[in-house]
Amino acid sequence: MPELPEVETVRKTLEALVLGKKIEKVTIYWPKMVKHPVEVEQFLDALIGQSILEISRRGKFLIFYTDDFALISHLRMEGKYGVFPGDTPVENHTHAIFQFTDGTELRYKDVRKFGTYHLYKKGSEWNESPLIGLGPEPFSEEFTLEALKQKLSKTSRKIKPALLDQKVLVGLGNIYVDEALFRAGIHPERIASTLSDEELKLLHKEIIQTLKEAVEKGGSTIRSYINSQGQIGLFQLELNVYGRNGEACKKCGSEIEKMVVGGRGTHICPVCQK
DNA sequence: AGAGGTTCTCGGGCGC
DNA sequence: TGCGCCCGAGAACCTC
Repeated sequence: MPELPEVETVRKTLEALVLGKKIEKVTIYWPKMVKHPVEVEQFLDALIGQSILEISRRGKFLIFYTDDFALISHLRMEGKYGVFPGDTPVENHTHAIFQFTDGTELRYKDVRKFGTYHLYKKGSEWNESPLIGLGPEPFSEEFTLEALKQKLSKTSRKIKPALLDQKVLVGLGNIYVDEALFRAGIHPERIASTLSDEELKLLHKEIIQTLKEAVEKGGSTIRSYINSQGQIGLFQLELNVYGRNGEACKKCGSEIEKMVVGGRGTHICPVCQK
């Protein structure tokens, strides 16, 4: 489900529900999702007695800060969080439960089991996988036109897979990369290093603008995304190309086409994007 | 039946 | 030749 706007919405809605709560017990039903520490037992034990002090975000990663630890959570394709009274029946595909001392539980549900957890001592998380080496946040001062230009100028990749690389910048996924490229009028198969200064400038602007608008709308609900308070997003109503194959381009009326680029379903207006 | 919002790993190809 | 980098393909999993 999650690209930057969805993860940011989850962060906000979740923080409102669990901030200050103290963990009494943790249960993991799918041990493979815990990538660090290697021993799941250590993961479970470390979190007992810890209170949730802050929920932060880096790219598509959620970071739960407790008294002593940083718990890094990635939702991958379909991960979802919910907070429930402890006596509520556990839904299918629930892979992690964090029981709080107030009797409520934070539950992680993920049909495809792709989501991951990494737990580190607070402060060391930035020097370790998966946070180490990530590119700039799109809303930060580090994400300058120059920074983007520098990353794209020396690669032979197509622009779409390059923008999906979280080392170039964080937060773009399949929906918003298609949308940003449409808004910038750039074909996803263009070789990244061949973009003109003018195209780069527009692309840089549209990446930020598209993500910003999507955050304001609470993300996009395509099929399964809901935030941690059970609400859907609204940005799907604003999409220009993603999921609109066969429909008319909102700008020129041509038929939106679907193709495969870098192994990902890709939506373009063949007239507006060159 | 195959695609799906993600990202990691692996191996081939290329250049030094 | 060997090494390192870059890139693309495939895999992880389940549902409709």
